[in-house]
Amino acid sequence: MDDSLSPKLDSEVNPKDLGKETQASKRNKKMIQRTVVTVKLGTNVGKQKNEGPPSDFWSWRKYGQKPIKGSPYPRGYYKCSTSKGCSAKKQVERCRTDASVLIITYTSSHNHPGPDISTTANLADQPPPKPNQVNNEELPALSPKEEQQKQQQEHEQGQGNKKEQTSTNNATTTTTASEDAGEDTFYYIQSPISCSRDIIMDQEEDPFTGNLGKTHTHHQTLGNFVLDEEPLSYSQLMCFSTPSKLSEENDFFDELEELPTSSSSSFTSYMGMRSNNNLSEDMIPVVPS
DNA sequence: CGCCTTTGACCAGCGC
DNA sequence: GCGCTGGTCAAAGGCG
Repeated sequence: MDDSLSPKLDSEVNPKDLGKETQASKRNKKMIQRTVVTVKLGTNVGKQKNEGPPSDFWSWRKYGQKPIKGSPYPRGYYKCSTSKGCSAKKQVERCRTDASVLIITYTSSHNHPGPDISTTANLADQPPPKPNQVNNEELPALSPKEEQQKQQQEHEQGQGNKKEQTSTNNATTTTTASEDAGEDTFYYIQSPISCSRDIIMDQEEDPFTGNLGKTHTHHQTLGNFVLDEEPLSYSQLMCFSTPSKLSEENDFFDELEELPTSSSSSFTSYMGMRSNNNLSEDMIPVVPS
């Protein structure tokens, strides 16, 4: 399966290296465009994952998970399974400093047409074709030890969140990624500065070395892209989740402390929609020097 | 039956 | 040159 994918990527680089896909791919990683997205997750996130909302128009298949040094949370590696030849990948990890923040790094772009926006729009009302896929957590499960840490972490900051958890639905209204993180909804963080600065910088450091020496650059891009434009996404995202159940599952996930895939997925969908419309991911993608 | 998740192992790049 | 870390692959198991 993957074989078909790897070669594709490599083919762009060097057919000869097919045997050394890993190598080529690794090199590519630095060359290919990477889109780093930080998503602020509310507690409600967890429920979403369980609910199995349309994570995004594309289906992702997890092909690996690795603990990241310096981060209590592992990183999950996903490949686009919507199309066999699609080389789109994404990495999902939690902000080491804020468990409620998801850091999604998109690598490569889909080489196939995603679902029509119109379809997507409907998705808001209707569940996606493959809800089951969404079920899977994009977020790597935490080991018992990690969970404990996380629990402690969330416990501290979650105190405020938990209170608001009940108001999960309200998320739709909030568009700003400010300190409102307490909300149940997920927010798009304009810039890593919020909390995942280190992480983001880390990821972008490479690609942005020349272009994005400053976080604010990224901020602008994401800011415009995510925050200023399309509050629509929020409503859509919200639509994905079922409010009624949210409150119930809230507790459930709260205890689990797991990371919701849906949230990230939702975000992804958002991106996809945009690309479908006029704004392509190209806007966000990090283009290495 | 097919697809996806999980987990361990392997490989390559990078830093010291 | 060695060790560490990150990323990917492959096999096994589970679920819808």
